[in-house]
Amino acid sequence: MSRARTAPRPVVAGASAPAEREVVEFFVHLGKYLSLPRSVGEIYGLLFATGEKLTLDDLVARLAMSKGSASQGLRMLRGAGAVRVTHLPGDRKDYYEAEADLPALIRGFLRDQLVLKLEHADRRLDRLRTVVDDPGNGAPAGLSGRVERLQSWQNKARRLIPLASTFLKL
Amino acid sequence: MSRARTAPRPVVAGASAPAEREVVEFFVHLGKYLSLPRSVGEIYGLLFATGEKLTLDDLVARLAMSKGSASQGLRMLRGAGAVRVTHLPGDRKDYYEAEADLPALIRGFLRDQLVLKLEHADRRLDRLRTVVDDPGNGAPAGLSGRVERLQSWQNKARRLIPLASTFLKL
DNA sequence: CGCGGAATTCAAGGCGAATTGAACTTTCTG
DNA sequence: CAGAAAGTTCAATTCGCCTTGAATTCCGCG
Repeated sequence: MSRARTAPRPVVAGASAPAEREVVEFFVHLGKYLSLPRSVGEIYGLLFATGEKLTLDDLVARLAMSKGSASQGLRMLRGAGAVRVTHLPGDRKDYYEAEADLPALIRGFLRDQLVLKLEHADRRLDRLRTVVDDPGNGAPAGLSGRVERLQSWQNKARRLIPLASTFLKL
Repeated sequence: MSRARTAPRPVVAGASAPAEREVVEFFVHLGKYLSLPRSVGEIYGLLFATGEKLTLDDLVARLAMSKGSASQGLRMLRGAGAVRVTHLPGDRKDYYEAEADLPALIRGFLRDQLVLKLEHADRRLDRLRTVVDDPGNGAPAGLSGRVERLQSWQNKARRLIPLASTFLKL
């Protein structure tokens, strides 16, 4: 019982409005497809749902997660440009709000994740060709050709990226 | 030490030619990006590397994995069209070979996985709108509009799929 | 039918990634 | 400069997915 306050202090994650909870879950699922940890989806979801600037402690309270998770999740979101930090005049808390320009967010993600992975795949493919083309490694007949085709498809995929970027920009 | 046999019975995964092992590892990594279990990458990798028709028991022996894993991995690969089953005349074992037409494979993956996920996302978004637009659910002001934008972006993403398909087809 | 080899199923266990929470660092304030 | 408030770090724990292997089902054949 104790004190009467304006907001009914949510004890459990999303004990707030159903709409809020729903949005949070939506982003959790979306994040799962990108293999992001649940906490990250929750944080972004809550920021997106409320549209307000919230502090780390707000997130901890309203999502019922640990400070550690919130801190790490926010770092990831900052890194991805999905979230903006602001400050209030006489207050040293960090205030976070969702970056509302989703296309920019998606482009950032594509750039950072996909291109990075393609570069990595490049190196692996080169290495693979070296090993396969070395006669001492017992590559079955025809394998060399198949690996080459692999490479040509990978190049096609790479050419697709900028195309996708511009398309999503609109 | 028992019996002398033609092939030196690999005790450990990929105890065969280095080239083979390398190809297997390559597909394991590739699979990781698509968050497929390691076993799936291994199976497809070995089939791709050898270019032969192999039975479940071959896979179990040469990759040192359990029958259960092999069975489930093969099911997944069959479902994705990444692998073809054939039969030999007087033999009731299933013989598997890698689907060599990678573009088809990629298209299949896009169709099965991505479209499926988009449909799922569709349903989720519809649900989300319903909840958010219900006045009883305490949606903050402006949320409805943000959710709408979410939907428009999702539509753009969907329009990107066929484009990607044709592009990869060449 | 019933036998036997081939494949699938699924409960239990293993393993790696995510989360927690307490210790720590930093920075402001009186 | 002491104290507190904000945030970060990281070792220990938890949790969920993947694998295992034994039991079960499936199927063709005598």
